[in-house]
Amino acid sequence: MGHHSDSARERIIDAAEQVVVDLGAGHLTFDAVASRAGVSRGGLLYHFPDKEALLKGMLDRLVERASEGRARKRAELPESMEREIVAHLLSYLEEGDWARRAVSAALIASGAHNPGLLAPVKEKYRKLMDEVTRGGMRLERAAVISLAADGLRILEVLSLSPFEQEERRRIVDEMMALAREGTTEDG
Amino acid sequence: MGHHSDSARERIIDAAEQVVVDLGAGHLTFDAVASRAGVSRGGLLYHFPDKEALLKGMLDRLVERASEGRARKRAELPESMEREIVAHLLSYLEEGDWARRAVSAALIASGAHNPGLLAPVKEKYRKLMDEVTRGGMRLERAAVISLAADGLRILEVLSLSPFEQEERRRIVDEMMALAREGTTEDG
DNA sequence: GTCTATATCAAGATAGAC
DNA sequence: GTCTATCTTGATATAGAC
Repeated sequence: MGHHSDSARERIIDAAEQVVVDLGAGHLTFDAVASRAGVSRGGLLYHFPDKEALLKGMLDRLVERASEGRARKRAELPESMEREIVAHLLSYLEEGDWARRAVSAALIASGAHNPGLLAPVKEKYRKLMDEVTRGGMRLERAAVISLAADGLRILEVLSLSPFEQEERRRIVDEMMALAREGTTEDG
Repeated sequence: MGHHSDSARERIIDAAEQVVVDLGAGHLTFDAVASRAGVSRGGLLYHFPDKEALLKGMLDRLVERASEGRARKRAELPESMEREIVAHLLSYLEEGDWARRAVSAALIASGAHNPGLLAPVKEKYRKLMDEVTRGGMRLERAAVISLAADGLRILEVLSLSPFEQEERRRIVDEMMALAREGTTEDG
């Protein structure tokens, strides 16, 4: 937040992401992070007193960037009732972006061990539903589409998706179609 | 498979599930499992030489039981084109069943650390899609519904679902409606 | 704000007796 | 097939110097 040590924090989080991408979620250790960030373990622990703090730092930045990505997509889209959820789908399911995926996997894994770490995400999710339904889409429809996007992303993050590129394209198109349909028909 | 030590294996897997339910995925240790199973660490290690083997045992049983649960639901349903996916939704999203959820969380977490552990699930998923589309449903539609179920389940497993009971009911109903619609209309 | 050094601890894995 | 005992490792966390 404009604090003078933000850049050190950022560098450390960059390094942590790098570690996760290169070595996997299971090798996210202070040692590995510190050496990549160009600081010692002690230096690292000044900024992030324990591992939970580091994970929280990673999560916060991920969430923040997700918001930014969505806002960017929204700005590119014409006004429509389904604009918000389409923007979400486009940014959330964007291909490439391997770093963010690996980091997601690491955070999901940590979340299973560390209940409470992911808690803020629950609140974010509720807000997403609010924004998406504001355009007139029924909650049920918005939820199904959004949950499908989550399912796809998590499967991909865990390398479990059985869908080929072309199938995936069609599946994402189906989500978009359901979004459009969900704002015009009434249930 | 009918081997005389199956019961010991089963007891150990029961114990492992218990540990995950009671203490959380992060406390799934040989010590905790052994003591609950009423064997020593050595005894446990005879059946499961390392942790990966234990996790694989847990996963295999979970997958097997999921198949059985789906078959049971299918048998209760009348013939229809969407029978397979409805059976899947009913058994997969069944409420209660906390043990299976906690175990899922543990396995997801382990999967992020241990690539390859969850690999068999990918194959299972492809087979599910085959069975579900055999009734005449388009792959895109089947995938969206199924992915939404995965998304919901994973959110719940990680305690991230923002939906109240009533909302959840309506969301699951929406999935069912999309399943019926997906077998009658053509896209 | 960053460093070195070290304490502490728990877990996975091994060896070999019974 | 099951046990005890032990080894090894690697990670978190602390204390205190610079």
